[in-house]
Amino acid sequence: MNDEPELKLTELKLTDRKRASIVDAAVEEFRNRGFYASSMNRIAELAKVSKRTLYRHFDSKAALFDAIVEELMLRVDQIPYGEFNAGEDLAEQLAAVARAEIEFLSSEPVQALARAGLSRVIGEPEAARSVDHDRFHQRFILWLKQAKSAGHFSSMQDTAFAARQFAFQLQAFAFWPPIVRGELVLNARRRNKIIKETVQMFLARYETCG
Amino acid sequence: MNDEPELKLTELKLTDRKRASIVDAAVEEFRNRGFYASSMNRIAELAKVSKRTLYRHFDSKAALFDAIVEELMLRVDQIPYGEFNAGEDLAEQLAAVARAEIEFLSSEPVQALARAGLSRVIGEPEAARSVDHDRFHQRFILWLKQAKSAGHFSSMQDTAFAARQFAFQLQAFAFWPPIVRGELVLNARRRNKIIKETVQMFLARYETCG
DNA sequence: CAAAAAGTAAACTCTGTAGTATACTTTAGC
DNA sequence: GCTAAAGTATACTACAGAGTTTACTTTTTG
Repeated sequence: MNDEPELKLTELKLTDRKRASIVDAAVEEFRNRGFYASSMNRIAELAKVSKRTLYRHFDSKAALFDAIVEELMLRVDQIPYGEFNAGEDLAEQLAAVARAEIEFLSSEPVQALARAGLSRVIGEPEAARSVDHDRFHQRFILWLKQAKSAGHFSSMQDTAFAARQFAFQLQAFAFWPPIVRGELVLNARRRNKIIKETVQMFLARYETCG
Repeated sequence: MNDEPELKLTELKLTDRKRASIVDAAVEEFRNRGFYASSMNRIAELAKVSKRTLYRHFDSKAALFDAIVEELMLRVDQIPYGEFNAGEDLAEQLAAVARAEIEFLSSEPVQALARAGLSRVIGEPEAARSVDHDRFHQRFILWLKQAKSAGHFSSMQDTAFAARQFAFQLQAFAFWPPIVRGELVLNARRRNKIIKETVQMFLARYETCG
């Protein structure tokens, strides 16, 4: 047994609460203004934390940014992703994959990250290297290969290319528009249409027709 | 007859040459650093122009930016685009449309505009209103409607959606990668593959299969 | 409970940048 | 050729933002 408080699971130490508060504020600020136009003063204020504390937790604006990128990446890795299942309907499974990807792409953390990251990458192309933006993609390639082993997609030559076609299609509909335009949320109806159409087109190309 | 020099067509007045020089330098700077990280000092230096002159031509950084957006828009409008032709092979025509779109998306002015514009839009969402980013798209919807009238794409219900599927696919391959990552130029080989595959997928969905 | 670690507010340094002012030279056009 | 417009260099103002420092308080921990 330990002596930690039992009821309040969120009873963290002051320093941890402060850190979390800073991260929240920074995500907000970076998301709204991008990297360059964001201000450490404003982040401290927003986080209700003194500047000294802010700098005790994070050495610099860039370090804060990188820490947040890392943090959000961890969340990304926790998104579940099904294995290929030979018994289940192919279209059904593809739709599930598409749903997971859309969920991911339009989630708050990914959108925030993308806005902030984009603004930085434009000014510092070398900062793009730290971003591994197809961890998700890799899993889909694997999925496709499993499906191929099970006898599907016989006309598919270049699996990596096909994976990109599928993922890019979803990105184009669910990811970029909210970033470029303001804040149109993707309602369920529209989301379902995108999933259905993307799956249908993919199957038409690689399964239905030769 | 006029008395203008005959050989040097570029024999403009000093002030015009200076203005052009400023615009060139600013396009370069905005393209490389985005709006916020760009500096008027650096632009003046790059243009080999004194700061005083820079400010005589453009009242402010924002004004300079807007003038350049306008300038690049003009160049964008000059990019040609074919009509639908019932006599010609459909796949051939679609490929031509795709080629034109890719040419467009990866052209210098569009890329420069996109990088600069994006960086500003992220910090000031209200600035997005000035950007009309589917002038090209509209022309493709028209093209598709003409093709439908000629008996093609009978299974196509939502023309605007289909147009987006096609255009987005090309954007995903030819437009976003150079912006997000550094400067991978699209070689002819790869470009042709993208065109071929995009057309093939589109036809599989809307023409070949029901 | 005492020491160490982490918190606070507020003032400060330093740097970079938008934009202006000064004093002078060059170019264009009547 | 002379005037007005536009060019130049350089130095300036004003301000904002990244970090730092000071002097002090609160929280954590052995």
